Amino acid sequence: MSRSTRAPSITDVARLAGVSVPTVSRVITGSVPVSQERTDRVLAAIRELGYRPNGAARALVTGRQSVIAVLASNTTRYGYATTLQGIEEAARLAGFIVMITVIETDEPGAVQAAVDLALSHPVAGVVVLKFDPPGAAALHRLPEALPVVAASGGRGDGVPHAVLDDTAGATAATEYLLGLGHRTVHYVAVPTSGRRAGRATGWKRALTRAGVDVPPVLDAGWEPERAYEIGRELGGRDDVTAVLCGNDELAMGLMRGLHEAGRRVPADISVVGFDGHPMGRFWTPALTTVEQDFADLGRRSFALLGELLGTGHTAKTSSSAARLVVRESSGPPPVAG
Amino acid sequence: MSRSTRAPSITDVARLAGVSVPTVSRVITGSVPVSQERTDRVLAAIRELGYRPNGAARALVTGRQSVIAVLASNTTRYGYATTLQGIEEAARLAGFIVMITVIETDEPGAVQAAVDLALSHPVAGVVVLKFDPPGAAALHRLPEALPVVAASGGRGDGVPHAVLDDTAGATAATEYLLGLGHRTVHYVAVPTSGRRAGRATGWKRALTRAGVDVPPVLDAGWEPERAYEIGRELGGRDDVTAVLCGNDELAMGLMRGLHEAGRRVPADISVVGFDGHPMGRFWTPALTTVEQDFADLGRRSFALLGELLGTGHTAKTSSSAARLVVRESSGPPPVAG
DNA sequence: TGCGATTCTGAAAACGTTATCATCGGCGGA
DNA sequence: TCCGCCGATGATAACGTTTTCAGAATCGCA
Repeated sequence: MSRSTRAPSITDVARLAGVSVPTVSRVITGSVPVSQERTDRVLAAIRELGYRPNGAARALVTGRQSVIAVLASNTTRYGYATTLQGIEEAARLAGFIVMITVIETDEPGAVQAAVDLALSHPVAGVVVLKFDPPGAAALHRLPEALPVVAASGGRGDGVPHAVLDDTAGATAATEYLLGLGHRTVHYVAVPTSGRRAGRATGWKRALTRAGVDVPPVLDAGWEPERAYEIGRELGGRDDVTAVLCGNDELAMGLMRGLHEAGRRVPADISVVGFDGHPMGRFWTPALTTVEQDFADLGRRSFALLGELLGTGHTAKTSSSAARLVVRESSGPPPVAG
Repeated sequence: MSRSTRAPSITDVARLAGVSVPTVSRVITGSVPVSQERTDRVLAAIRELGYRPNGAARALVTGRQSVIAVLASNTTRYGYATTLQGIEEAARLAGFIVMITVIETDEPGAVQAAVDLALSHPVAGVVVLKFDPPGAAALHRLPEALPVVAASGGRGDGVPHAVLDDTAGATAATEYLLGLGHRTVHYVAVPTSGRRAGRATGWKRALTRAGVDVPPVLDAGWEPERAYEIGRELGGRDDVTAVLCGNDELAMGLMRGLHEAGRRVPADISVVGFDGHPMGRFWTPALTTVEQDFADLGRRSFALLGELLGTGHTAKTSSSAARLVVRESSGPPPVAG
């Protein structure tokens, strides 16, 4: 049982069981029937040796890969983590395994390095989380020949996309706030993957439709800290009574900033988040938000990829709607101007 | 450029560049110097063909694997996701890639299936997130010969562990609350990986040291929803003035429950969480918590594994302390009994 | 100028598995 | 009884790399 001996190979099993190498292979894969007697001997030998097939060798000869790479700029933020979870679940059920590589920035060298690292391993296909610039950059550096799908809030490019229709969700949320009597709605933005910024687009559309001026977008990046600062700043102004946030974490930071600036939510200012973070309902005030099913997005992404791998082509997109969930953080504007 | 043609191999590159196969290999790996002229031709051919080395073949011949498997029961909860992030980061920097497999329950069949799926691929080693029963179960089903390390809140078994010393953290938090004047501290528990329940142990220790009776543990599983119910229930009792929670999400749920039961935090009841969830400081009231560096736990786990892979042995454990962060959710008990 | 050392190169072997093909035995039908 | 077929089996050939190993060319030095 010394650590230095190499792992047992199929040859060792065959020798111990007194059969040929292909027979062992047949027992393992079940591709061709093998007599009961030999099957038993082979299984016993496998157990005795603790044999485990060498995946590299198997992958080499079959040419079939069963790992898919996921490229993402982050794995901990709610939307990212949950999408990843959905992908992993669907992949595992289909007998695939997911490899995860994070792409920290959209700086070309870093993107290329991450892509190279991921693709230095034999993968059947790739899912890229195209929520932001690093994701979009990665998408452009993937070789043509590779089966690729993107999971994102927006669509575009040539690859199949699984999308979340956040545009309609943002429109609904904005219209909801306007309907409450707010004169306008401000928007605190998350990063986007390019020209297509679904949430901002939906928000603008609702304002434009209502004939309301579109206030400048407040950029917060991904950092709740930054949203907190924006909240403190907004708290000092009396022209803002409703704020839509690019995600729920930002909404949290914003609400804290407003709180510290002495403004009450929703009495003074309404806040609506985005994503449907599971903690949102426990916050005080409970967060009104636009719920999105990220786990489903992940599952659909994998489904698209699976179809691509199987048939060589697939639907261009798969879309699902977001849904406004009204809780406590939103309400009519204060009566006094 | 038809989709059906197989990917270019090193042979195609060699032919196009007019050199031998090993020379191409040498250019790629840089193992042995190759003349400038041939190097250029090879690189040009690689670019033209879009050649990418076949990882399976490479792994087969070198015997060196560069993927590590991570086994976890969840990838979205704060501690899990952040540990995973740390592992991925450290692995990527070392040229490794991580494969993630989730083990949904500790039911033997499911555990075995997940382990088999993960190990059906060539991996250099395994990191298991042993925060809970599924993790502990997976650890026991891994073959002896495989390099394995566990990342967990507690240590034990034969494999190297990277641990977070939550016992001391729980003791500190409990002592802090007692020091504030609370007669006792209640504990809302998360699941544990076995006999060793660091947080509960630390909490009990502090109570015992102070000569205080240990109230029954309130089990909440992982669900904030359950903690919310416990909060509503606790809100109806006047003998509880301080509650320590197994994690921050539970603390959130609990606070909401207390809020709905008409109790104020911290005026009526103090709440202390665990983990240092990044949102905690934005909650109202901002959450007092025991901060743990999960990303570092992940990095240390990989460091242990890397050492194990390199030298064949490694330190038994690597530990890091938790740190109490006092914010707004805790304070002295109400003056009236 | 000759000879050993050094540098680069290609032929061939090896890695562990599955796929292909031929062989062998037994069985049913004529 | 013989022929053809089918099912089980093993020998052999892939798969795409890297690693020997040996040969050729160049270089340095006496």
